[in-house]
Amino acid sequence: MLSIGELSRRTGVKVPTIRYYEQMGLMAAAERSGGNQRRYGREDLERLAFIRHARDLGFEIERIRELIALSHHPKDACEGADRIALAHLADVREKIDKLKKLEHELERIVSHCSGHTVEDCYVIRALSDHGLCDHEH
Amino acid sequence: MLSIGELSRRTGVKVPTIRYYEQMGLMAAAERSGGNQRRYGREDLERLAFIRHARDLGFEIERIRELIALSHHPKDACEGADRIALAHLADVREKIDKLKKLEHELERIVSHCSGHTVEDCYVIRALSDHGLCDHEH
DNA sequence: GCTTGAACCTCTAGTTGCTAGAGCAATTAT
DNA sequence: ATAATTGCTCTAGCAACTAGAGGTTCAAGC
Repeated sequence: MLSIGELSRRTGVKVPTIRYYEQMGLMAAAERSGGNQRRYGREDLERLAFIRHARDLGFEIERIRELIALSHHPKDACEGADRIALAHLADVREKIDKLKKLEHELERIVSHCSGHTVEDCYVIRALSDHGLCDHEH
Repeated sequence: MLSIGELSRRTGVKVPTIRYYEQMGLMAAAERSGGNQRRYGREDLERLAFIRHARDLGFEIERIRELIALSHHPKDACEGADRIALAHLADVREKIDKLKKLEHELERIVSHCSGHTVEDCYVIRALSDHGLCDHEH
């Protein structure tokens, strides 16, 4: 059995975060030692690795909860998991698009800044005057 | 003088958000009517538009506070504003890079999912087994 | 067996940028 | 004059943690 610190070291998930996941119901309530400390087995390790991996990929906790539920029904169709992953992918793409627009707008603003005082600083002026923008945002 | 609702309509910033900006010190504490309601002038309108614009571009409130402070010293060099904008641009680019890596990983996972049950669902398996990943994330 | 220090426990509050709601006062329109 | 709308303050909630206080347990060395 692993202590919470050991589990943390092996998964790269911080100790308070593990406790947080337990509180959120992502991790099952851990077994306890005589002195009320958490003890983890191999299954816990695997589940935490799963959670960590999914978080790294940007899945929300609620989605991870759903994915865990699905993984407990191996006979069910994997449509659910697929749908969750595709929705997330769409989400990621949307964020990329928005950030790229921001990137271009910022590039434009910064590259125009040739002044040496705030009076003719394009950064400040562009922010003050929406009319200097290319498009809505 | 404008009421907070009028100001909201003209800038597209919601009423509670305007009050929030005042609380955060981004907006100066507004003048009040006899009945203690906020009243705004042209300067307030301009400042709120500036804030809105900067938020739309993704600047943090703390950065906006700095930009406002800079804009009040028109004789100072605009280096500061430039630095803030460039740092933000770098930030945005970093986020884009990270999201693109996520995008590719998710695409790979989703496209491999040919199974019909969770047992051979690549989405679930990829999340369980880090070894199925291309690279760290 | 005792002591020390690290790791553990629970609980509360803070982070960011708002948003929602309760309960009441002021303003505006009819 | 009255009703509808808008305004006020204050508190709490969101997501996903992180930090700290104040106290307990564990493992190792002497």
